[in-house]
Amino acid sequence: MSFLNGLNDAQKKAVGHHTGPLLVVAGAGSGKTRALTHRIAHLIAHHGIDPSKILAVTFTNKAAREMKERLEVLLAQRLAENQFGQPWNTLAVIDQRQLRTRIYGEVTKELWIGTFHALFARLLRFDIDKFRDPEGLTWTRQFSIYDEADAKSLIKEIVTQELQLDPKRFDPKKVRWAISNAKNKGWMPEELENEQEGQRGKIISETYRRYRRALAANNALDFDDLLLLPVQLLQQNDQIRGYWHNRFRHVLVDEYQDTNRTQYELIRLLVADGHNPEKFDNWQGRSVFVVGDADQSIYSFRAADFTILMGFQDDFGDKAPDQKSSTLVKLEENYRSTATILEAANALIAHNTERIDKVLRPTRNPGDPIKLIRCDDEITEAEAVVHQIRMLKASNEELDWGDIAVLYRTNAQSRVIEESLVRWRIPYLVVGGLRFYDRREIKDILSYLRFLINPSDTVSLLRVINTPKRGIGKTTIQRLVDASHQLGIPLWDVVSDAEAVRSLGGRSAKGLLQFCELIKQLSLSLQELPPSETIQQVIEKSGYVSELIAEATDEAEERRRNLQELINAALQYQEENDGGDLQGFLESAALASDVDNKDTSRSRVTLMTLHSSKGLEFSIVIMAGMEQGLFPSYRSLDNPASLEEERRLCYVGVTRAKEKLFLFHASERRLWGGMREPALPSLFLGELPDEHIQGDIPGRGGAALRHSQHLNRLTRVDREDQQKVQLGGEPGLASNAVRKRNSGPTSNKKWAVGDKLVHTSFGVGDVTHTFGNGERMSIAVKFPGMGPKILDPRLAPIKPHTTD
DNA sequence: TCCAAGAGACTTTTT
DNA sequence: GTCTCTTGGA
Repeated sequence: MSFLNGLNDAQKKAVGHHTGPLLVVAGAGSGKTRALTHRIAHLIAHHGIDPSKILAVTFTNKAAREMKERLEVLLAQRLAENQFGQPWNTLAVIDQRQLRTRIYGEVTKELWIGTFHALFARLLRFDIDKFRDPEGLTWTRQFSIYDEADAKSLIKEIVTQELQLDPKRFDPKKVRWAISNAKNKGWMPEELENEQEGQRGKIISETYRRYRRALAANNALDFDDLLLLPVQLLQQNDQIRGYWHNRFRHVLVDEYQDTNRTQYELIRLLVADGHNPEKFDNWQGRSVFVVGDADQSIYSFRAADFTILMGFQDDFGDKAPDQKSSTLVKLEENYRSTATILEAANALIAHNTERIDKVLRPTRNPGDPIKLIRCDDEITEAEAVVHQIRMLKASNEELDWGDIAVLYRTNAQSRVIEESLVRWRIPYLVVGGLRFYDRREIKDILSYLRFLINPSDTVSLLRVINTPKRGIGKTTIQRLVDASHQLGIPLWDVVSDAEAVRSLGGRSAKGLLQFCELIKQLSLSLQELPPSETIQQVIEKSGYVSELIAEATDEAEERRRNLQELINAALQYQEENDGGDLQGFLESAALASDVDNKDTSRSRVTLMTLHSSKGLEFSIVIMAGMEQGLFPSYRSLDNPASLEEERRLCYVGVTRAKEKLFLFHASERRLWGGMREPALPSLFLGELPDEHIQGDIPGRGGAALRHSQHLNRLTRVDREDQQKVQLGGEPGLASNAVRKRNSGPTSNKKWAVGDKLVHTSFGVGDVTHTFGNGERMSIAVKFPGMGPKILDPRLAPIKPHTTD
């Protein structure tokens, strides 16, 4: 059996690739996951590569798990034929299991497959003690991984407590963002200071400096450090770099368009041993294989840079023209979507300027047209979405709830849709939003565990010292913290010193001693027990469950269930990672996304953001909230590059659909709490080809919208002809009619970027962006003190602002 | 030291 | 509408 069977020519070239660099430009639904898995199987089975020499980077942990699973099946099937001389599915179950176990032990267990963060966290567990920090900071292998909330609270403390700054002027969130961005670019505080002019830059870089020290004092790393520290380590230590360079002979990266500079640097260091990739030519027994699609790059907000993908040929490749290049393969045949959906996606993405030359060819029948549905507001939209789902289900018995996905731009949009689904008793699953591991009770218990492993972790210690309540109050804690600062020792050293506690603890001394006793007891059993039992112990001995039981509310009951779920997660982890310890479990918890835990086995409608949907596919896709300012997001409106990213996001959404696609938008939407505001149809709707769209649009806007969108694409001369035909009358009459329609409550002035206007309720504002033209023109206006508003100049109560 | 009530921010997207 | 943080009173 060959892993090249049943593949098209391009896929064969990708899978059969042995040594050297290869860029696989893989459009949506072109079978890239298949190419990746088959290639790994081919490397192992055909080229005899030792699995421990392969490093494969996936975009989510779930993708990593699935890839391992598929690989196991592929290799077990092959083994079945070689060893038993018969196909896999004719083997007895016991023989199947035996083969799977053997493959697991010999292959899957040895492979390094995972996200950048998971893989390099693992590398740091080996080598972090050899890292030499420019400032002399140190970490040990027991380091904690801090999530966004931990990072933010550390930064907040530095800004407000240490530096005594006004959090209004130095919003911890923005400062956090600036620091994260610097780390993603590989900058240290000095470099950030050079980059940012003036006082503000000085303060932010000083916060960065102190934040780094605070992390080191806690023996903790944030997400960005998991990539930045390995880069610095591999740069500074030739020996360690040499080791990993020799170890990973075959490097594969999926979703290469969403790598950032730091991640690219990691790949470069590992593959080219720190040399300039253009000059690197020792490809003997070595390869780098990256897969991506610039049109699906949707993570620039976390510093992803798709020009890295576009630069691969210059970095590693032979720089030959596409057709002649031996280092480039394009997978351009789409096996997923109907021709209609695909042509719509192609037409949409053609509006972007920054692209790699690529087409996506349909292999399937046209299928149904795309349906466009307009609703009055977000509540009717939710009802209409659910109505559509019920109709689909009623007309097709085969259809499973799990075949349907509702996609939206922001997590907040799920709420109304959930309410409608509940009303109609349709089973559903929301992916994203609050992560399981971010729930309060889960974070509490995880903090206990983190602290048990890493006693320097003061952030975790502070979280649990009085959770559940032990009568240790703010004042006491402040006294202990001050003492630890003065003595320059970790907080735990103060807390665990009975003398210190008796003199500082006051009324809380009893609670403190009790807490110390608890921690000492728990750390004793830490070594002997598997993770799941340690968790059980923490939950019980800390008094956490008893407090929940005493509370006796539905909410407390829910929290108890979640804690049980945490134990189950640990059990599952132990099962999947034989020999996995608590440290490993905490790591997987810190790096897990919500998608990773999505249980696909049950039949439920999936609700998630467009971002989360990347890499997935559904028979039926419903996209809700297709409105200016929501999707595309108002933050992208005055920036052409961001707008292109939103368009790519839309492209991702459209290409998730296999059979049917529905697009919903509302005329009014309540964003939060306050008033409903008028909403305009998304710019992207007008960019889809008319012939593939069926507009089932009630009321105003319906036919007129489709018609005017069509008009928008015609030249001026054509437009006049078109009007003649449409209105069937004299040209003069036609333009009269049009003029009449255009004269709304305000003037039909042509607005341009930079114009000033007055709005009856918002006051004076500046036009920052315009969309469309003619009848469908809409404008984005920035009013002082509020976010940009999207207005329809024909309806909004506005007039030009004159300064005299 | 703890709790309830009220204020205020928040909505882009996530490893 | 919902979550988090602050504040004042017991």
